[in-house]
Amino acid sequence: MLDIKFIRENPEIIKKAVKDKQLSGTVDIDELLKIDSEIREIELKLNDLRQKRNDLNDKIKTVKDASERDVLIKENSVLKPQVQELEAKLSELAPIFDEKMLWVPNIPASDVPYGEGEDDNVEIAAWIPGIGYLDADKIGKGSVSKAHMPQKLKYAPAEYEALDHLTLGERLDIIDVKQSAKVSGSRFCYISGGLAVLQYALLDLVIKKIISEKYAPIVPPVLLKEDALYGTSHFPQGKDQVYKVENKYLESKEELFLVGSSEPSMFAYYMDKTLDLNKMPYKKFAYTPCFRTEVGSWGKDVKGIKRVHQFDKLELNVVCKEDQEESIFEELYKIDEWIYQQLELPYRIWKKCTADLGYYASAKQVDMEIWLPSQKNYIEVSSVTNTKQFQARRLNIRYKDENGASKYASTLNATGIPIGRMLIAIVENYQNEKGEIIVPEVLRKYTGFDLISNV
RNA sequence: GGAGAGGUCGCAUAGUUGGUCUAGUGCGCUGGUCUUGAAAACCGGUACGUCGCAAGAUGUCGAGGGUUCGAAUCCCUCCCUCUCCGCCA
Repeated sequence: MLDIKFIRENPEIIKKAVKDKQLSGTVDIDELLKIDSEIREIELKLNDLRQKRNDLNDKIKTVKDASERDVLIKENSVLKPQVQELEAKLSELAPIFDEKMLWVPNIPASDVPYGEGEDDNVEIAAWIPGIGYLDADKIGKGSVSKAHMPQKLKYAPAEYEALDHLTLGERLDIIDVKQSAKVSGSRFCYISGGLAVLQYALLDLVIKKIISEKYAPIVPPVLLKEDALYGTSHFPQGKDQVYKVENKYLESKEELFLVGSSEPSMFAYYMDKTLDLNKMPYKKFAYTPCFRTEVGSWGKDVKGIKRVHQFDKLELNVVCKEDQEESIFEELYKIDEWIYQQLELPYRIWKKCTADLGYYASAKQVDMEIWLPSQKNYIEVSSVTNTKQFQARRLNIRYKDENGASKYASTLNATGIPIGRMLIAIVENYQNEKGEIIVPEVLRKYTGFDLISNV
């Protein structure tokens, strides 16, 4: 949520944001401001009336004489219907205003490139094991960087045609989507054996790293009331992406939703709190299952475990001061890069354009993609987002600055490891010509073995 | 599933014949006095929102209605939290 004062004073900036984010038609800023000024007018009148009423009440309290008292009471009675009328108008307009405010998006940061769709995202870095970062002139927009895809798998000859993760997974009996379809329906999976061990190994590696970077672990709830989801702006826009839990047998009568990411749960941890300036930035990570309906993606990515209704994710969340946003943003995606480099996985980084910034709260976002040899393309694995004060304003997360003034905090989030997709990337990039999986070197001390095979 | 208690401006509490509640007190935090320094003691300040340059005004005592000239206080509806028993990972 943006500050209504800012919207009043800068309507053109907001209109531009709506347009640049390709959200025209979702909210009419002029209409919003019209209702806002109506509300302000009513509030002003109400304030006056209430003042009169309170003054009279003060007099009534002290006056002992009965007839004099009656006069005052009568006088006050006249005010009552006026107050009620205005209050009624106000309670009519307030929800309309609130609803409209929910559809005002955050403003893209100044360094976000303009774009009308994902094709306008800008590639800012690409890294290939053995080579390192590609030169700036070799990266650019999608078609350009495709010329610089990795030529060969680490453990297979150049002429070897890479298999996809599902074929490999089924052969090695480590991925099973047939039985999960029977048990839970489409878009679920069983991950077992060596691959499951790899999942824990990956966690071991990454958790050790992020703890050394001063991220504190937290185990959050994954069923939330809607407040938390509105707070992070996953609602109302993404409401169709989350599962609502049938609550007939729950003690609480409020609706509960399964998280699509631990982000709402983690930031709601700070909801309605005033944070300690000296402890900022607050850096935490959580590892939870995530649940998504994938409405709108039906028929897309149906093969394997790339897009499933339930997946595990390690997420990094930071609450900080405004002047810490930039350095934290960088720190977050450097952590992701560290992970990919440790695993020697080819990856590239995109700066998202205005049209593709993710959700409403997002002011700036970068996406990380890892090479998938079977697709001869990259798969999106991670994104780092700065929402500035947008979420904090809705969640009411504040701190007192050096002068004691109350300020809204800034929130940033990053995917640490999306387990499913990381496993896909490892399986595919580390296959050998026998269709076995070599365990990445950095993970071997955690897995205790160096090969996933059929024997 | 059964029974009970309760939701007050960081935390803990006071506040139930409606008007000195513009919400008291303790703790915590904070400024000051004192002190070589600290502690203690004492004095002061400490919820949030809105309007306003300010003075100030106004709203919020879980939420929403209602009664009343006037509601933290009375009535109604709803929500939430906790405790005990039962069942159970």
